[in-house]
Amino acid sequence: MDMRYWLMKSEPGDVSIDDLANFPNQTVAWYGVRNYQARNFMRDQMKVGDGVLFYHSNCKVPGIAGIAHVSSVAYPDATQFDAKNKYFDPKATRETPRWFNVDVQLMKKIDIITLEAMRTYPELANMRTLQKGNRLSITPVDPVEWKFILKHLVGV
DNA sequence: GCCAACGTTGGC
DNA sequence: GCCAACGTTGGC
Repeated sequence: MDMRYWLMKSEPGDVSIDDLANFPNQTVAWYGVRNYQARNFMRDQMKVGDGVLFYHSNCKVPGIAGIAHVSSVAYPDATQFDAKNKYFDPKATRETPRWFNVDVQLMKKIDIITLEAMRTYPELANMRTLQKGNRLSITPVDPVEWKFILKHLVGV
């Protein structure tokens, strides 16, 4: 049972925690990832049931907005084939897709744990999201960090 | 295969 | 909206 944990960034102007809460099955296909490292995390490492910190990025109050989990293994990202979509990739074909996504299902919306607050906890100081210059939209979360966040920072 | 130019991310 | 940091592209 090597369950993993992840932090996944979403711009609330694109998909917010409230959007997710209102989707069928409170589930979203994590489309639009166009970074190989992030893709590889989804394609090669994520398993159904993995824990996800749903993070609001590029917005007024960035931070962890919900607890979610991976609800499907990776499959080809449909947007890469759609010429009208902003994530269209002319180099991708159905035979040899380039981009993959998992499905993510909301478990619980939480009072936002702001980036500012996250920075105050020494227990979280090594989180990749908090490192200077980090831009990766999907990052592994250490199980110790995950437990700390759920135990101490998620209001019950 | 180097690396300058360019595009993107995302906090501030 | 700025801009530092980083990833990708493409000429050579």
